[in-house]
Amino acid sequence: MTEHDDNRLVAERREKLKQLRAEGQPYPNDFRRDAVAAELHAGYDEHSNESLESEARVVHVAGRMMAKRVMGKVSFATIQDRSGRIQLFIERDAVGAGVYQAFKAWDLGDIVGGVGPLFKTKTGELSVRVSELRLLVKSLRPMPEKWHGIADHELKLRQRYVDLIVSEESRNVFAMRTELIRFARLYLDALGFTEVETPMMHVIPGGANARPFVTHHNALDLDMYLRIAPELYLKRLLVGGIERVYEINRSFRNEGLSTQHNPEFTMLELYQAYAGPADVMHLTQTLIREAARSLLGEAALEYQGARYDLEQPFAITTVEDALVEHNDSLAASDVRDRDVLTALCQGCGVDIKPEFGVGKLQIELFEKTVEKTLAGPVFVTQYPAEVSPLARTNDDDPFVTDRFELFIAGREIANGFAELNDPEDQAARFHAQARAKADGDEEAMFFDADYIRALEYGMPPAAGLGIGIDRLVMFLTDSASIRDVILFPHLKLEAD
RNA sequence: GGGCCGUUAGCUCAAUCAGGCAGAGCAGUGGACUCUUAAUCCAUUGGUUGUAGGUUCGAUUCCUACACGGCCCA
Repeated sequence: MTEHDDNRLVAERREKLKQLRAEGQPYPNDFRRDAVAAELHAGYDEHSNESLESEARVVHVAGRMMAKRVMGKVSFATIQDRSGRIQLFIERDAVGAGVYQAFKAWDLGDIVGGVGPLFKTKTGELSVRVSELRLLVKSLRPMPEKWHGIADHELKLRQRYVDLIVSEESRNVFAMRTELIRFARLYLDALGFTEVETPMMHVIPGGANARPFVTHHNALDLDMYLRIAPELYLKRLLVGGIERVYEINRSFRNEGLSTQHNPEFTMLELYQAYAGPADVMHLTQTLIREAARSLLGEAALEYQGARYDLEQPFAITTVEDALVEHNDSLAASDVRDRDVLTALCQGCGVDIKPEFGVGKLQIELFEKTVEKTLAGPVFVTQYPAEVSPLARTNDDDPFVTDRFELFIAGREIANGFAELNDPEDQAARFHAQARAKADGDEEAMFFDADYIRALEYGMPPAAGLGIGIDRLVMFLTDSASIRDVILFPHLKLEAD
């Protein structure tokens, strides 16, 4: 992208702009709109021309000119505002020959304002019979092809502003995204949860196993990390007495780009005191079901050609049951057998490191053989303690934690567990993580002494949940790529 | 990281198989037109065929490398 990549079409428009400058202010800001398209259609589409004429409502409308049909002495223009489209009817004799002549030179993409009474054309379309017509913004770049729009997926992502102008479908996806987040807030607020904002810049990144982005604070001469999760701060707030707390905001993970991963992504994390994993699973299920009902009208939808029913209770299984079910050669009695698991992992091409315990081997095998097949929605429970350093261990089986993940369409949508609130156990888990980090595991956690101190004051028993908002939006909007649900996804740098 | 596919006018796409003057629609420009809506009709402009090399008398086309995107695999 260079500063001057003008083509001939842009040059022509620049020439028009130059002319406009010579005649006056080409970017005025004194036109005031008093109606938008959708509101006018809602209010008057059913009215007859006679009743429109007797009411003679004069409206001031403005928007981007998306279509223009010029005839000798009368023209039509369709403008698009934030709510939709409305047609302008422009007569030479009403606006004056000078304005009419000027209008003929305006381009698709220009932003115009029109004033006049509502009426219906011969074909019955609600329109504005323009008596005053003004160019409000000269657009210098041509619009995409009006019928096909933008087909180039890369262009849609890099120039989202153009995509949003021409693609109603894309506008809908982002409207749904906003709706989902609004719904989640309403839902949680009604349950007595408090929304908070915790730091995005961490001195000790924690709450997940991931590589962080590093940045630097000049005045403190201190390296800081963009947060990989808000978890440890939210749980400090449980200690502080905010017994139901949540945050919806960005986390950052220094990973590759893919259709499933954006380096910054939006998570909903919540923590509820005196709740167990079953409570949070129930909340997860209900929230997703109600969100679908609210956004789509029903708790059922099609995603990438497959049908999903969110009305029925979500299925539940365990990591080990799923492993046995999806690996014919794995007997239930061998599901914690290191040698058997090692052999199976090797068969799947897992890069096995000597420090891997049985739990880590199970999860590697799970990711290779189970995850993609889980159409779901299905909760997978009983994750190994080895890979769940912040989750409370199960009282009957200390090998596993009271943790669950929700899978839909082969993807992890949510992750939750009973929170580990035993400060000495947590300190021991942190030490194990720190050792793994020292041994070269870049995704392992740091020891967070302040977090341990907080736990030592006493954190109420609690369960927590994280929902990947981007992935949930993908599911609800039938989007194949995370990039389709993020306004400005990160891409490799545009080649010059 | 590996494999496959794609990249041609501002946009949407042909032409590539079998190397031989790079085309159309929309948009633009000029003209006609007082109810159009993918307006219509007449005329017309617009190209470093992603980048860099190679083969060839001649490359959008064949070969190599690279860039970006997509799909699949790890």
